[in-house]
Amino acid sequence: MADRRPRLEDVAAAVGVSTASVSLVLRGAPGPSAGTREKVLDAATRLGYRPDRAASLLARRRSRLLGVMLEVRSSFHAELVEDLHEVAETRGYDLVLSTVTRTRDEARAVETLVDSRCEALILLGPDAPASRLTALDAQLPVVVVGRPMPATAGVDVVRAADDEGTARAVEYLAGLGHRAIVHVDGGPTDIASGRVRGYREAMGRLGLEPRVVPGDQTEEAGIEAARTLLDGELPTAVVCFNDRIAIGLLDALVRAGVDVPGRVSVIGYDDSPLARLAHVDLTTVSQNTHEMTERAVELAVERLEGDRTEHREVVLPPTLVVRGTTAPPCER
Amino acid sequence: MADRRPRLEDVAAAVGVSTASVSLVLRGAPGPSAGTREKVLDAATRLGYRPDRAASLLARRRSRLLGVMLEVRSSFHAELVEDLHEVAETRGYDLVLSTVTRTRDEARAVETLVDSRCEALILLGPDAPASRLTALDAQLPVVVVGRPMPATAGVDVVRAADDEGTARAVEYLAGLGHRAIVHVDGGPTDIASGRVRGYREAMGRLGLEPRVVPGDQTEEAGIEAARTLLDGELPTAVVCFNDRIAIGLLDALVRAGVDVPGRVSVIGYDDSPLARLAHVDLTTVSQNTHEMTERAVELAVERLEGDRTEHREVVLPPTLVVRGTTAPPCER
DNA sequence: CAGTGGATTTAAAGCGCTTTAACAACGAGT
DNA sequence: ACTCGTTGTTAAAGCGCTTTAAATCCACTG
Repeated sequence: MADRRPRLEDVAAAVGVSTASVSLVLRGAPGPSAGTREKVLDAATRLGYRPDRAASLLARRRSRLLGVMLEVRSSFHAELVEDLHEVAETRGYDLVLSTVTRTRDEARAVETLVDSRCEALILLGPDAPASRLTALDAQLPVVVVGRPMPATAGVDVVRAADDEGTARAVEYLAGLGHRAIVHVDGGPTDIASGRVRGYREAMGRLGLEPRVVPGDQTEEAGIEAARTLLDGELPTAVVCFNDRIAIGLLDALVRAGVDVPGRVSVIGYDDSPLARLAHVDLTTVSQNTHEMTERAVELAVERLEGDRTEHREVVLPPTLVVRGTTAPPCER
Repeated sequence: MADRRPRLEDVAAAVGVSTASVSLVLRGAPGPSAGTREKVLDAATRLGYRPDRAASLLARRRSRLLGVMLEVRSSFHAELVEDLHEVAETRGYDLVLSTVTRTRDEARAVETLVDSRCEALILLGPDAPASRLTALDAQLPVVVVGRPMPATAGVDVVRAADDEGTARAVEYLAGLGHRAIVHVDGGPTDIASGRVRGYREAMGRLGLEPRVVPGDQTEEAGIEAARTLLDGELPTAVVCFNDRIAIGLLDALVRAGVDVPGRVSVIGYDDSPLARLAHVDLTTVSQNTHEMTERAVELAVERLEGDRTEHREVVLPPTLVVRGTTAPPCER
């Protein structure tokens, strides 16, 4: 095992300057002359010097750390984290990841982040009651991503316009000529109710008869919904609460010999990796993760560096991603 | 925003003892009397004291931190991380997560971990050349998870016995009465070649004629394989390199009107969330992630706390998870 | 040649915690 | 009464870096 990592002092000694100069050079701070810079940089690489994060974090005024709470199992969160890294970097911030798992609850995940000197938190789909988040926000800026929050919560929020997503789906289908368009619900959550609302409103605007089939957020709900639909008059199109439902539905329809999109068109929601699978090729609604992360970081940075103090909710319009499960209705 | 986090000093002052005592109490170290303990604990909660990780990390002799490098998009890694948290905790270690993304390569991810004072690294499916890992291991204990490494690499390895996995699958199918069992390959990787080997050996032992269909690791390869198989004499069973291939294959077969498992049995590999979907219900080979994480942490801890210095490779037997895509071959 | 001002460099004071040697207090033992 | 061993407590020295005020240097000025 290595003897000991070289410290700032070792580099300083090697060059014959003070640790202050080395620190300045290494961080690219103004001050040191070109000559010193070169010598220091040279010695640093020669010795294989790497700054100690703990020490620098402790000494630094600002940590420039953003804490991200996520559910490591969620592919949606994974996507967000990828983008967050990119966006944070351009702003000069670093990320600290803390995941919620079976044995590690949100409180724990958040604590770790706060204790790690994060300056602001970005919480991906938190479950905590609004009051807890409000309290947390008194300590440091909190940005909630992907979950609607009551305006009184007083935290920043970035989320997709759920109603618009289903509305776009309905409009697109109507544009293709569909009239019998069913919605499979996602159960009693804020998000699901937003999507149902968007569906109903769009149907209303188009003068179409809405029909909502109950469901939860799983593939089984999709299978169940298929059963229900096959039992009666089959609609020509189905807009699902999410991709998982759509996948279940799709599968059940195919097994029942129903041609998709020939006989029935299906639209999912989330643009999950599942939807992109070659053989699924699901038309779906994308939440535009990249812009979400951009705005989330922006909100955090504004509160950190700017003077904004009132809280803000950013609602992004979702995008319809047309793939292979939609087509004009068949002629009868 | 909060005035300032209370420090150890504040708690000490509130109780009227030294910061040393408070530190001792808070870490449950022996020394302080029951009376002091109580008073300190009381004041700490009253003030809402939370230790500063950076400071404690800096002062502490040992960080008791394990660095985990992962690909945040990988559901397999996600599963491992969940378990790692659990296992590490029982050993008294904490995890630091660092992910590889489009814009953040392995070197970068590892650097962050090392700079964060991690005592050992657990690398999930690293791509780096063995030589780089060997070099890293000279600095701190490195455990590679899920990737075979040349014995000379000198790092600890925990991986599944890939050949055994496919062998178990073949044996199970043969036990059901299948004789025409095909394998869909995963391309030119160490892992895939292990699986092919296991398949061939098992077929040989059973006196069956092996047939390997080329492929890569995607659903499309599965679809392609289905096409190939449908073109000729359909086998009664297919063992796929992974679940994704199996899913693609499954889908193509169903669309072609082939009954699974009535006409053809299909086995995947990985026991990914995909395989567990209700409508897929794929028989597959599980890598036993829980034991993998257990052994990975164990290896790291052994080298950290024990005296082991030679390097070790732990090869775990995979388990066949029988679900709904396998059945005895149909009578002709 | 002292004086001035800008460019560099550095001493030194932390950051908030851990750790260890030393100290205090108090019965017990002789 | 005096030494010892216990038990509890704390002073003080860091951990490795950042930051700022102050020192140093040097080329010019007048």
